[in-house]
Amino acid sequence: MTQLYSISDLSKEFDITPRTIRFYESKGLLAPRREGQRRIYTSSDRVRLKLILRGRRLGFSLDESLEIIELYNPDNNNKKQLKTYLEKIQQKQYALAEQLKDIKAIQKSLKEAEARCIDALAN
Amino acid sequence: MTQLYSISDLSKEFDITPRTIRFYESKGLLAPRREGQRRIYTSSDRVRLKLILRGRRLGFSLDESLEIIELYNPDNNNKKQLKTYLEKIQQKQYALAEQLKDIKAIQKSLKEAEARCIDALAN
DNA sequence: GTTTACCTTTACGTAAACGTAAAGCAACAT
DNA sequence: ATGTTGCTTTACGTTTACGTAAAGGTAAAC
Repeated sequence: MTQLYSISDLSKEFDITPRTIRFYESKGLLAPRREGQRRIYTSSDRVRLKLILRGRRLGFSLDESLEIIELYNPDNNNKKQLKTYLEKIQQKQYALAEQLKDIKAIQKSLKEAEARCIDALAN
Repeated sequence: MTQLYSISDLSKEFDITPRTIRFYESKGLLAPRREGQRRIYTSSDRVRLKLILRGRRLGFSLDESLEIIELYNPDNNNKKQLKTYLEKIQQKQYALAEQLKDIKAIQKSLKEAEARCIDALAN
């Protein structure tokens, strides 16, 4: 009894157009089943879409998002590949740490600007 | 004795092309002095460029970056404007907090994937 | 004095991420 | 049977953020 979704279900839930979802499919980021012509999305597809949109919010390209998503499920069989995966994972972790620094720097500047604003308003 | 920079100074320092810097100028993000034809950048221009690139790393559009940069120096004279600025600053702070959540979520997933990788490699 | 280096403008080209219009199938509602 | 709703494909259009030639100015270097 796993949940299934139509394209408009998902487009409404995530406030994107069906076009966007189809575009992601055309780029290999999604691969829903078909029932006749219609696309049928599983809850696993839905999670994938969620992850893609999270990447989008962070300024990742679709390729980057795809790469990251694929890092979540390493193929535990191939030891050689596993090492490569591990390196990629750690590279991404480093990049994310940098991004975190950037955000915190902006937050700091905004806090200072906020304080100056409040101060000027109180005089 | 304040530092001055040529366009190639800055392009080398930040590893971007002169074209990129000129493009930012054409979009109103930079406004260097001229010495004849040549562009002369002050250290304040340099900081602005740094901020633009930080925004770029975070997936901000140039318009967004410009908006944020302008939030750093509120005009303390106009009380009415100050209130608007304050609201904008707080909106950005909220958005950044959300972005931070996104990053931490990815970090968590990557940590788990990393652990599974290490585990599989150790068996 | 002309190469060389560095800068300039103008302008067309391009990749990514969709938007949008056209034309049509398929099922259900009237 | 026919409109409405919701989906489909195809394909050209658009915005953002630059890339990339083309053609030339200027000034130091040889």
